Amino acid sequence: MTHPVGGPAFEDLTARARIRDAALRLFAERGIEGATIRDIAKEAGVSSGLVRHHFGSKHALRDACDAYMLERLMRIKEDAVLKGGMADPGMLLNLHPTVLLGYRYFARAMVDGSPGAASTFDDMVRLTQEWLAANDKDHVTADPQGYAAVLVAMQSGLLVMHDHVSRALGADILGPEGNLRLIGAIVDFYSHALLSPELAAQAHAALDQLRAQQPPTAAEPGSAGEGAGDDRGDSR
Amino acid sequence: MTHPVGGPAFEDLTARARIRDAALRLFAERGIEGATIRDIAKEAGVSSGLVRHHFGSKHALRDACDAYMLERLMRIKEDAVLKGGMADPGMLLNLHPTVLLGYRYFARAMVDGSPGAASTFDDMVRLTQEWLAANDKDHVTADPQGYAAVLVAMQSGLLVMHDHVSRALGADILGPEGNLRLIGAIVDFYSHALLSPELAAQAHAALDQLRAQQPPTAAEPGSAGEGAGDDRGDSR
DNA sequence: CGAAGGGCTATACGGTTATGTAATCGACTG
DNA sequence: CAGTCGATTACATAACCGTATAGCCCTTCG
Repeated sequence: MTHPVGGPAFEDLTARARIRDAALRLFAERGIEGATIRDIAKEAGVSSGLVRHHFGSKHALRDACDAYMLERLMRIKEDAVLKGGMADPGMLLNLHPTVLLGYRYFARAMVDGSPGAASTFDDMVRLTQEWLAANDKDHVTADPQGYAAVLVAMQSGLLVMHDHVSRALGADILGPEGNLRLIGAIVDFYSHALLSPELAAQAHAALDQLRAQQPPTAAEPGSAGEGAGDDRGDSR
Repeated sequence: MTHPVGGPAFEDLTARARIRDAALRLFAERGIEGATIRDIAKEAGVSSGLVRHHFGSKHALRDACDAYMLERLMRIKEDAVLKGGMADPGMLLNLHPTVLLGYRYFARAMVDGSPGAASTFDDMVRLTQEWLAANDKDHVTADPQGYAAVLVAMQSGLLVMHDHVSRALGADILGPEGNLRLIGAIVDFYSHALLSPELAAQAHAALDQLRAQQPPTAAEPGSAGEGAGDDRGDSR
């Protein structure tokens, strides 16, 4: 049993809240398949039957976690999202345990089939489109929806990859030192274009050509003589 | 049992290859916890004992999948990575089933504790740093490692979020129509800076100040009077 | 021919899982 | 006081899991 998610002391929480918090932690760490009801119950200091009593089923527990964490994060994030869209690098600079757990939880939930994570993604794409509509004076894109989806996916994806990034930087990006460094790198990344306008124009022209043709053929590169030895004669 | 990953017909593959291919598909779709040996065996048209015979254990099977798919993708991608680093948007434009499955597989593996995926990430960060060293004439960053980690994480993270992006765009981004559209959006994204130099300078100044101070305090925003009602009096 | 080895199946084993259920306890109300 | 309700535990159930194993069949080689 570990420390609570900010707020009241562990002993002061209802069993229901302790279960939910334990679930948030373990779902974030192991995903919904890897986290078991028994482990969640143990971490909450209750029996597994009580998990069932309060939440009914594992998926319902996950849905309750989605809803709870969404509501908490929305309260914190609402202003930032409405004001800056997803482009605001400062929005990551919040190291409160609840927020950090929320990041971890939703990062994992994004790939675990969570309905709450999916709807969060869709909401953020929509909000980013709205932000673009209000702010895109330079006409950076002819496809605001696609652009918004890419922006949201990359920003979310960065969090999903947090373990790897932390390893690469040698510090937890969801901790003080690593987070400052991460934000510095994000600022550099967002403040420079990676492609010149000329290359971009060429790429768009090529894409337009491809659209006018058949879709790219599915020939496997280097497929001549490849694979047969690997897939047929492979012996143990 | 579905079609093979390009190459020979299903019946022409050894059982070992069929098992490996089935594992790649199911691991990509469900993760290592969600995909069972029995389902993999069934999809490969063999008994579960044969999976054990050929691969020993589930984790060894996953390691074999890592190694196989890495080798296959490296062969395809080696030139592209060495030439353009991770900045080349055209590198996604490859719709061969093996490559697409590799994207799906590694996207999932990135969050499933796969050693192969982790080392792939680290390799790509290193390669991107080398590319920066050779190409960064504009001095876009004082922290090449951080920048490279962010760039790789965002690009990889975009793939990890492929289900969500596909839903937002209304087409599979790992299919012909969605992929073209995705690349168009990526081109737009990479060809424009999202932050002005002024804002970036301000952000860096603020980050330097924060580094000189204590790390950000962990006060919860809006914590006054919050949480007690939720966590104590919550009744079912 | 027999022996060896590889491919393969069917089944067993021990453990774990989510879900279901009966019983107990304490607090509250009429 | 008895009854009700909510919180909680302990245990049961059916299904599933990864791993282990014995045995059969076929091919190759000496």
